[in-house]
Amino acid sequence: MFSIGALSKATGVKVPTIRYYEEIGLLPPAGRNAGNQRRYGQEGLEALGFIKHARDLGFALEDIKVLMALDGELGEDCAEANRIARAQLDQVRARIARLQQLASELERISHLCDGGNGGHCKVLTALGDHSQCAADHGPVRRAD
Amino acid sequence: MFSIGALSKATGVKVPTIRYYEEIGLLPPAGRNAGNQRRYGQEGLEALGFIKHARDLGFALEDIKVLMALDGELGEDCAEANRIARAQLDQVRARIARLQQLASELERISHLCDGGNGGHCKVLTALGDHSQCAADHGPVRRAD
DNA sequence: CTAATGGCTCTAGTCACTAGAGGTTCAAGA
DNA sequence: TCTTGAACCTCTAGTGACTAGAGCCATTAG
Repeated sequence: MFSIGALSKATGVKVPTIRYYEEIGLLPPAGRNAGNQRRYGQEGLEALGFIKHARDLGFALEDIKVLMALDGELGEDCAEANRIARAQLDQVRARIARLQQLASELERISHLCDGGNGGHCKVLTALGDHSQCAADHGPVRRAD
Repeated sequence: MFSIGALSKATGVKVPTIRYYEEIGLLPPAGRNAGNQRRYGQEGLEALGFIKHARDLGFALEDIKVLMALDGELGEDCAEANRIARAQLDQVRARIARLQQLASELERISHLCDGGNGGHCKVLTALGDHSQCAADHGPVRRAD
């Protein structure tokens, strides 16, 4: 039996995040000991490990919920799991393509700096002026 | 003079987003007409264009605030703009590297599907089991 | 027995918006 | 001039996936 802290250490998922997963119904409500503290068994460890790995692979919690509801025995379920994985792969590839355009644009811009020796900062100008861009880059958001 | 809707069309930034930018102090409060509606001039158009382009390049609103406060004339300001741009480039490159590892992992996983003909779904197993991964992929989050 | 550590719930904050309610103003056609 | 419908206004709340903090209770090592 694991406490929530032990489970956290074993999986690398932070304690408040585990409670959050329970709150949103991604993990089943944990059993409690006499002092109302959560206790987990092997199946709790496995469920959280599954979530952790899927999150690391970039799956949304909603997708993970669907994946966890599949029992993996039936052909249909396997096809569904595969469909979700492929959709995720497509998204990742699209993100890579976008980010590569961004990187080259940012490289171009940051090479414009001449140390500010006279005249207006070219970096700021380039940041303000999309028409200078070599390629069309779409919007991009957020981290990792 | 532009209405907020005209400005939105001209820049591709949605109307509620423009109001949001004003609310958080990224855009100066717009002038109003007799009926209390926002009116923008050329400088409003340029400011929002700058924000839009910088957002498209993945800069955080906080970074954009800093960039907009630089006047671009002094050597120091230019160096600061360049520093922010380079930091952004580093982040983008790191994200690309991570996503490339993810993509290859997801490719491996989605090739495991045999259509579910007998046995347990290998895709689900692979998603649950990090130890099967060829490379160590860190956590990744969110879109674009 | 005591002190430190770990756990509990609850609320609120993060980022960058987005959606909706409920009301006001503008612009174009009749 | 009147009317209609689009565009505008403010305000509140919701999104995803957590994170932080307050204030309290439980467990455990010495």
